[in-house]
Amino acid sequence: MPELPEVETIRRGLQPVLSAGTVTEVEVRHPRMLRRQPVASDFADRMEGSTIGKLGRIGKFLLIEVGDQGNTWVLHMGMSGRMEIAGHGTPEPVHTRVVIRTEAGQEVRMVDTRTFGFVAVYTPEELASSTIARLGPDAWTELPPASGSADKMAGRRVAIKSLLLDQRFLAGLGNIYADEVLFGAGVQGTRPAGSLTTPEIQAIFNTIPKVLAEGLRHGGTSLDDLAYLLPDGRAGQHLDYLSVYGREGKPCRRCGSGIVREKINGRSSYSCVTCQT
DNA sequence: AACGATCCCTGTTGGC
DNA sequence: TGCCAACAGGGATCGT
Repeated sequence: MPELPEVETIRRGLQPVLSAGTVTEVEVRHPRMLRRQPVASDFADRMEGSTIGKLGRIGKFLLIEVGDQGNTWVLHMGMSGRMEIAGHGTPEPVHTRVVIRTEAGQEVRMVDTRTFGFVAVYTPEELASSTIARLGPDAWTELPPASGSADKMAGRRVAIKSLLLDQRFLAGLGNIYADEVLFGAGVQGTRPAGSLTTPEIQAIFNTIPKVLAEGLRHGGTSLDDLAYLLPDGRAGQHLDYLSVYGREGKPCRRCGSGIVREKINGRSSYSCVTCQT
């Protein structure tokens, strides 16, 4: 499921194809993909004929400048979304939901089996009133110091893992990388956020950039179902390097004891009960 | 305000 | 073998 390293990998892959290009035609094959567009028909109107500017990202949201009205093309991959770059008219994967054609003869396809992803073009006003405006700092480019975050954690009873997944607290971590961060920091995800010591909070914030950098270095994590692929069709290689996620019963890479799986607020969570306290 | 539960979706998996 | 419930989960929304 695309998290920060996967979305950043997608951003980097799309950049050379989209940046400075002009959109000639868009096709939306599944209306659910436009459920966040204030007026669904506005999507094509705002995209077609527009020139693409910079490709940005906050957390798991791709934010792309489009047109000369200050509009933002928003893409979210949900849990099964991916982007594919191809030539016009080449065979499409099943579950192709949105197609963006450019003047240069390339097209970008959003493929999303479960349709948890979405696309939209927001005006500056719509963006300002959207959830994107309420996202926390980006975990990769705007990671705050541990001290300030410790203040926000004081008194909180929520499980630290749930807080790490809260995009208003910190934008970009998902279920895989939250587990990896907690393992790296030696903290159990079930711990109430307010119970963490200063060194534990420091360890978490020291670990976040390391975990994200490794994920990025490997082009992200493609699970066995290959729901996520790079825009050029390759699989991300980070699965082989995960410490805990998806490794139930396998030996901890650090101490050898079995990785345990449990639910935290409905999310599958993996940890080493020896290395994490 | 904080926090947990529920829902959306479909391909895969496991149990009987 | 065949069927079907359970499962996967990011984010919106609702209830407590």
